[in-house]
Amino acid sequence: METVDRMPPKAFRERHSKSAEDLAVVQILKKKGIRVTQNRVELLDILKDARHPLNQKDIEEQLSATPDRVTLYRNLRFFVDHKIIHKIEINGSLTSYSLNVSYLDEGHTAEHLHFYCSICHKVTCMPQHGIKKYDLPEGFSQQSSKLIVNGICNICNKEKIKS
Amino acid sequence: METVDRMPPKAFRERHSKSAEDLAVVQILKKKGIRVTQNRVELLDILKDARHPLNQKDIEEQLSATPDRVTLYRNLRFFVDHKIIHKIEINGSLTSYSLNVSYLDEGHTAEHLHFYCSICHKVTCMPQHGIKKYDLPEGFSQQSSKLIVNGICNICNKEKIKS
DNA sequence: AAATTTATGCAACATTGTTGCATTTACGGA
DNA sequence: TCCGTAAATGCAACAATGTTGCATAAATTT
Repeated sequence: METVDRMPPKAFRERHSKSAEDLAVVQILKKKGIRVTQNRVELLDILKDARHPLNQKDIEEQLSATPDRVTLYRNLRFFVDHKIIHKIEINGSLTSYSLNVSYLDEGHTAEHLHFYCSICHKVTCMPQHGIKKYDLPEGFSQQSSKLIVNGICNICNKEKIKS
Repeated sequence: METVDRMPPKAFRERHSKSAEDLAVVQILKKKGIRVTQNRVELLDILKDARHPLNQKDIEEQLSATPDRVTLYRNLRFFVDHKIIHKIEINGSLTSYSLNVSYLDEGHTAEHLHFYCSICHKVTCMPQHGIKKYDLPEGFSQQSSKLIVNGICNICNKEKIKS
């Protein structure tokens, strides 16, 4: 039997009932009637502490023990469905996820501009730019929208000036 | 040897020097110094006559003889690089292509809103809604943008009223 | 018509994501 | 605290979309 680099179930049970660190995340799950599992707590913790939306690879790198890819995808989709995180599809092969700011109450995070840096490939949420209703041609109705601005972020622009 | 449902090379050579139908498309290619091949002419003809951007499947369905998937992808990318068509990535698994309105001169088609119908899955270009420069935080610079509005198109809304 | 350059087809591979099914875990109640 | 049940996980396999290397075929140049 291999040694798994992860807490055993019993220790985990103690942890998520005692540690203050994860309390917020555990509360979100319990409040929504979602089962509290190691994978989910770890995943939400990572997203909670992230300053930028993360993609599947970013998340895997931060996990103490990588669960099956399938499980990760399933939990990401699950959280999106439960409005705890939101999904940002930048292009065909880059999908990021971010904790909803309003996860504590039931409200959805309003749609907003996402900035994608073509140098560091980081995504930045810009909620100050909400997405409006557009005046569409007769007969078209707007349900949801996506606005992605591609460019160079503040940090990468600073780097460029230096060199 | 199998019978291929496509014109043989010689007939093709005659065709693209005599037929008026494809002339415009052949002119675009020649003007840009791009080799005129059956695959390319057929592909551009399909995109030229399309009322909506088409995805790879749409295109394959309309081709008289489906070329290798690789060739299709290569030619699509090639045309995008040469600014003859533009690419619209709606989500992770739906990429469409559309002939640029301004393909006859060198100008690029300005960035514009794309509408995606969640019922019929058709994409509609809405050049009347150009994409502006956004007022981004200090240090961020905008290079390109993408605005996708998801909803129900005029035709599908009409269908809904009927039923 | 031959030489040269480019496009194509084929096989193989990469990435992202999904499905079915057996096993394990979480959690409410005895 | 243990037990039963429903849900989560891991594994294997598959699907969709797109890419790369290389040999062959076709398009242009001379």
